[in-house]
Amino acid sequence: MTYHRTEVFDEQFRDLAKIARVLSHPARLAILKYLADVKACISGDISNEIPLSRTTVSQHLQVLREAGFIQGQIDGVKINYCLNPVAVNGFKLLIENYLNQINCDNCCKE
Amino acid sequence: MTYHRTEVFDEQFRDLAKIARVLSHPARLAILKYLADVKACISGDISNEIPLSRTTVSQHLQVLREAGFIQGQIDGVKINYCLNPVAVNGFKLLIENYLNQINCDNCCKE
DNA sequence: GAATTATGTTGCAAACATACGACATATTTT
DNA sequence: AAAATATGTCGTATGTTTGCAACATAATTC
Repeated sequence: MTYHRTEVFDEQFRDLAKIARVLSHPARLAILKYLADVKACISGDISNEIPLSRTTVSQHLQVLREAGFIQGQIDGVKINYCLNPVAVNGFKLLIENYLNQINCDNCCKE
Repeated sequence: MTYHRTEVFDEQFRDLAKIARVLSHPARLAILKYLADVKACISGDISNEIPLSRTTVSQHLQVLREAGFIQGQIDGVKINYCLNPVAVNGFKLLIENYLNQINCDNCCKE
């Protein structure tokens, strides 16, 4: 009996599931929205915008960073975080491509 | 110290996080795709299409059902599952609305 | 009405996610 | 070089998800 057997699924579904997992916490959605709103790439006192401890925010940033959603540039003691435009646009395409396949206008008409 | 404090976030982020959570497993993405492909609403031997045990598939169906993605109509012993067009289209709008806000073409140009 | 078929539910073990205090590191200021 | 500032990592407690066998339920067939 093995657990979490994601390897048995198509790559399309595995990749998209990973993206969805990253987006499945309100804190991470809020962080992405915040970074998109402040045009300038501002430092990690994102913690002040998010009602969680700095440690927890830092961990959410790590998840976003490892998935490629954001990038951080060191500037002295500070780190300027910002969205990764290329990655984000790629993810958006993947998501939209999948959602276009989930078209159910011709199904289940009662 | 409390855990999983999702209540501190905006409703937009909480709702979208829930949808993303449902979509964060390849089995559920595969099930939705399968239901979208077979135009006719076919019964729950979706298990044969998914390389997991019937029990596990049944639980993934439950997650999709409780979230509103799919609906099942009893037909004798069988249950005809199909996408819920209204709910799915609503979810798609929520997702697209959020993604449109995550626009980073003017940020982080090095 | 007993056997078969289709399906959901329960209980459990393993894995993973979440939250945060305490500690570590590295830069800047005094 | 000590203090202050910005940040990451570790350890730990708790909660959630995943996968499946075993059991339960309900309709159909024999």
